[in-house]
Amino acid sequence: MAGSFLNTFYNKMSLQQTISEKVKIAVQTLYDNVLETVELQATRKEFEGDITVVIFPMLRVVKGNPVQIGEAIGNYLVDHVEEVERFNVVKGFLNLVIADSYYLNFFNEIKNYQRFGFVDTPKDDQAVMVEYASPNTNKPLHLGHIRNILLGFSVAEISKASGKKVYKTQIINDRGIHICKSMVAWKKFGEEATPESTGLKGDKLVGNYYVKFDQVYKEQIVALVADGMSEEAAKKQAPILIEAQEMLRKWEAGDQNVVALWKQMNGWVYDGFEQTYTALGVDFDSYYYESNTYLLGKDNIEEGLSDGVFFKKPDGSVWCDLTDDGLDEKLVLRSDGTAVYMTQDIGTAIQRVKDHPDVGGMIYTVGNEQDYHFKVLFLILQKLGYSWAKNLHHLSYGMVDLPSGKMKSREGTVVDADDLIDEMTKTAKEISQELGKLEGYTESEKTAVFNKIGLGALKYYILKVDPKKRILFNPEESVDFQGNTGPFIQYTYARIQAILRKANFDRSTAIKNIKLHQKERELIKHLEVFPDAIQSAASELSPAIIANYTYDLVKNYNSFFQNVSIFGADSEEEKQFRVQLSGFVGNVIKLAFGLLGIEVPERM
RNA sequence: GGUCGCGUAGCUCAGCUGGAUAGAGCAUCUGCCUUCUAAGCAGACGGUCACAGGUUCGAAUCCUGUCGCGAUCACCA
Repeated sequence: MAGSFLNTFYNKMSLQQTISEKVKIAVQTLYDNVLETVELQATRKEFEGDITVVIFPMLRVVKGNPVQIGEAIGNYLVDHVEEVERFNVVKGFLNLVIADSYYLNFFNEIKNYQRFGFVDTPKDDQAVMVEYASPNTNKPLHLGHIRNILLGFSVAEISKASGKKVYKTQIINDRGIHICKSMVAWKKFGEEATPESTGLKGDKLVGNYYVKFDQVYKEQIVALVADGMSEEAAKKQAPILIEAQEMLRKWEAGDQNVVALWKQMNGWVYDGFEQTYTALGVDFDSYYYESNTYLLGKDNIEEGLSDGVFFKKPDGSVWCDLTDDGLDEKLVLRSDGTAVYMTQDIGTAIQRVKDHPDVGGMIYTVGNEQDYHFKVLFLILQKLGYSWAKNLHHLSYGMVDLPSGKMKSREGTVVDADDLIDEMTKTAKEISQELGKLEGYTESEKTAVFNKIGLGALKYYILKVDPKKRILFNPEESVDFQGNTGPFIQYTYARIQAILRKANFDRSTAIKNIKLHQKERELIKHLEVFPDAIQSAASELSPAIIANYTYDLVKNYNSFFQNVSIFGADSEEEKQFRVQLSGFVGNVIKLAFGLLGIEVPERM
């Protein structure tokens, strides 16, 4: 199935290849010169034609007037390539008009593929592991996490569609001073509060005590300074901080009470996170916990040391010399023999491949403030000689900023993930009810639609921008429902479904003998490149490519929809064809949005 | 200061390995709901592609420098 699809796909591609070859032959026979490459591009819409041959680059080899050369090659192509119907030459551009029959045949082939553009049988047996989300367990998820989660999930789906086996994973930062702070505050001020007793989501509950800790900590600092202590000393000696540090020591020593509390509170957080993941429609194949991995890596450092990858300084600390690669020396083990962040990441990467022997590469979804860290990590893993180390990618993304600047949890300026999702759904509901197109739906069906639209707006808004760019998020007005938005695209899908419901006839017959409307040709041309969009999104780790592709497709379709009558077509065949084309566009919208993790409603 | 990223319309963003007159949406204005869902369509207005050089038939795109914004440069994670 997938194999036959690929053949179809590449047969399609061969029209461009055929033209390239024939242009070379034309130059050979007409001018007795050898052309290395032929530059083709899509014809701009203000000119007649479908494929354009750029003549300028040939002038290096062929002397003469570009227009005359274009005319000559054009005539040759009309005579020698069946699909080329006619041509025109504008300056150095040879515009070729491709026959309707080519587009009709192409459409008749692709419409049979439910998963058009997807490579369902992996191209190789190497899997790729995609890490995303990776939260701390001391506070709820916020807008920054949402960008991370949506990007990671989407890139995982895109990789799958491009023909890779994918494992989705995350590393949960469940240990360290931050969670101890929440634990201390809960013990002192929590009065045995639980998610059940308070009705709060577990992550919210724990997050509240993290905030509480910080409040008390600050108060204590102020008090100490008032007593004459320097601020610097006060920050280190505030009693509540000492308590948290003491708790961390106990945790590391395996103190039963502390570990029990830690497990309980982390359990609450995981339940809360899970609810948010479900709401966002994302999932994971495996989970790594830092409490299990934070001691990994030391053995690998030892090995690297004996292999000469690392070196030891007189004080006993271990380093990696990356100066030959234009970077600095990097510490991989402290002088007291304990691990640093890098140690752990080296160990975890190696552990993951042990756990999943088919993994041949990894994608880390982490903010761009860690660009340097990952550059170093990947380089070290390569030096350690792991075959998969050359296939490591940092899916680096820009921060999400608010009009007021950076999100700061301490100042309460974070945009909470759950609140945001609720807000989006609420807005979708308001707009929907105003338009009143969901009559006949039950309340729960309506709620499901509002959810799809609200989330669609949010997800599309975040995914449509290039990952590496910063996003400025204005909670009041950022996420729109008109224009280049998720709901706009969902709306087009819903309208297409209405057409399909109305056209309850057999739509499988091949249409061969109609004249194509210009809008129809444009649509088919656009559909042609969907498989390319998937491949390019996969190789560039950019869901934005899929989002922008889909938007263009929908713009094209809407223009068609508004200007070409579907049921009022001149002939039965045309009507059939237009319904089929609409249906296929709907199918591609659904597939593309699936790659972004966005659902499409049947009605809205 | 070193390194990395970004800078395109009033705002938010596209623009593929260099190609024709730089494209969308929002906002503002003009038309189009008795006909397949108007969350739509058609159109108007809006640009020194940060700036200056360079490469060439041709640069928003590639190179160098300058400026602006952000990140990073811990025996923190």
